[in-house]
Amino acid sequence: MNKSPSPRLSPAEARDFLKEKFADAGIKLTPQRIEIFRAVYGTGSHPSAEVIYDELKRRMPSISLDTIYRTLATFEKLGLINRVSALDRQSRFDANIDVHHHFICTRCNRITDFYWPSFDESVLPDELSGKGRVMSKHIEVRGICRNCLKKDEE
Amino acid sequence: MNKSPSPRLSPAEARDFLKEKFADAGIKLTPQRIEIFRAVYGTGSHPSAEVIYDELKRRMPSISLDTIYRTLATFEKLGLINRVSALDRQSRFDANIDVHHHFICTRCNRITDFYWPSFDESVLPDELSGKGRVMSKHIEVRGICRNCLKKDEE
DNA sequence: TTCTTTAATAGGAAAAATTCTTATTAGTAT
DNA sequence: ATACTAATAAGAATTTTTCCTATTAAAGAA
Repeated sequence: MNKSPSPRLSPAEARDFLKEKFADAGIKLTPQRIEIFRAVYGTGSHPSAEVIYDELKRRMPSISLDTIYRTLATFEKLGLINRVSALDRQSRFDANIDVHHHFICTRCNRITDFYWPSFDESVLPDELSGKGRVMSKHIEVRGICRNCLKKDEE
Repeated sequence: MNKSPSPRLSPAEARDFLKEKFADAGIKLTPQRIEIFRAVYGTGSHPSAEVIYDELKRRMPSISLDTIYRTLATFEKLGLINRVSALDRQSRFDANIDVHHHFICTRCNRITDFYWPSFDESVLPDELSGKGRVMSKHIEVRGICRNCLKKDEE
């Protein structure tokens, strides 16, 4: 039931993928947008704007942090990525659009995906119908990741 | 299966409740801490530091925002409250220590609790054992709350 | 291809949220 | 009542995100 993370896209692949989405949405296909999309999509990680900025600065030295924030907001509006609730201060972004859930390490804040189809099919308690219109349900498992546990042993 | 929210504590009740906890932890019982605890506990809401600040300023005009932040962090460390992952920029705090889950309105960011004991008993997928040590599992339902839906109708 | 239009960008300033620093205050144990 | 030390208030500093504006460049038209 595990899914392997989608591979990172080449610039050409990313361009092709975004081209029609952007044409439909009536917005421009810029090199910045292509690179930002590549940085989130198919990395298996859930990067913050700053992490993306630091990565892209190497390839596009003049890119600005504001562009990262604006572009991520644009992607979010188009449904290409989701904003992830995190415990640290920075917002994190997720290009995994499949239904999935998160394991969050409370020590290092690393977020990893997991899948649970039988939960996805389950019906929420009645109580919820009184709360409003439900759009999605998502599990957040908190714990200490393997990496951090390993550090304890040393 | 619904639980009614615990009632707001009187200052005396809050003092009694905290007295031994603090003595055990070796920290001081101050009026600020009592009031901050009262502001989170038994409100059914999930207030941010600033909301608490605005409420308490009326009763304790000299209280500082920094004290709110420090105290909430102290409470968190003692396990009296939890920090809640939210979508807006501010951290939110939750004094409901019972196992429960959240409905989050993506429009107004209001968070309400719900309960789902049969989920609480379920066993997480095997996949998770490889990720590290699991401490808790929590469901986040996103949607539009009744209040915001009502506004649409007008 | 070149030109035109207008959205998108870079860069710096501003705002918002949180944490830090330090002098003063006040719980707690004696 | 006193002494010790942790906790507080106030403001400065940091961190994260958004805003403002002049410039650039993508996309469609000619």
